[in-house]
Amino acid sequence: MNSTTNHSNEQLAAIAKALAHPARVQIIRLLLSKSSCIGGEITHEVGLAQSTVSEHLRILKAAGVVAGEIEHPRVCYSLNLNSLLPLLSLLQQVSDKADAAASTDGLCCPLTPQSCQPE
Amino acid sequence: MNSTTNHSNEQLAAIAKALAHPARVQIIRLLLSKSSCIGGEITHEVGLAQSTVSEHLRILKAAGVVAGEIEHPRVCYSLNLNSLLPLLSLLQQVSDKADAAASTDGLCCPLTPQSCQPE
DNA sequence: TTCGTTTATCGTCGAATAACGATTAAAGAT
DNA sequence: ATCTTTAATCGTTATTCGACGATAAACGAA
Repeated sequence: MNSTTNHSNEQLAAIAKALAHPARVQIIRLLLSKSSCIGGEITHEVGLAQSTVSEHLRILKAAGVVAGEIEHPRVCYSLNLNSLLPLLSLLQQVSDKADAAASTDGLCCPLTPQSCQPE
Repeated sequence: MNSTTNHSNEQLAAIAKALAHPARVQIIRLLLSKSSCIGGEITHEVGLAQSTVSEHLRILKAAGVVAGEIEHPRVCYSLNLNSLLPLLSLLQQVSDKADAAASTDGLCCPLTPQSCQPE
């Protein structure tokens, strides 16, 4: 199921880039904690100018991480819960390798670099 | 165990930023696929100038994602397998929410924004 | 010591990002 | 039609990023 993760480096980097700013992480956590989507209270919560927050939301929407539905006067933002799965898959592979290394020798790779192939 | 993820938005964004470039994703995948750490074959593999790859490696090292041990003429790079766990944790929370939403109503949030609280 | 190999650092350039205030747009309410 | 509220867009500025070639540093080998 977790399979081979046939996502391009570009795709994965694009997802990571969407998360690569504290304000955007905060927005994602906010949307994660709320039971449903929320409107412009995000702006107040983040503490940056309205236009700046709007720009961060635009970036998140462009990356497919967030969706916005127009709702009367405000816009209702919500997480696109599946959009982050490719990156999750990569990180899980790393995590799995950590578990494997721990069960093998109790230490993970950085402390045992002498296993390099010297070419 | 997965707990509350007490990492700051800044920490999480910093990790994401380290992954926010295709070349750096490629390097991580390369280190993940090799059984041990590798040296400058990375440069050849990535296909960018040596100085550029060195800079990407510097960024990954600064973020704690990669470690480099000096090994005779070359440097032996390896993944720091635990460094990505905070971000993994966040993404798993999102994934968990997706699972919960799927089992509840078969649809995830973006398609049902009418559940917004109208303030 | 000198040479060769490998990696890091420096300097530069153009492109992209982040932030803001001001303005515009959308649409329900009056 | 006008008012009000909310979000998006525009224009600007300062900063950061990405890439490169050139150079320096480290260090074993000859």
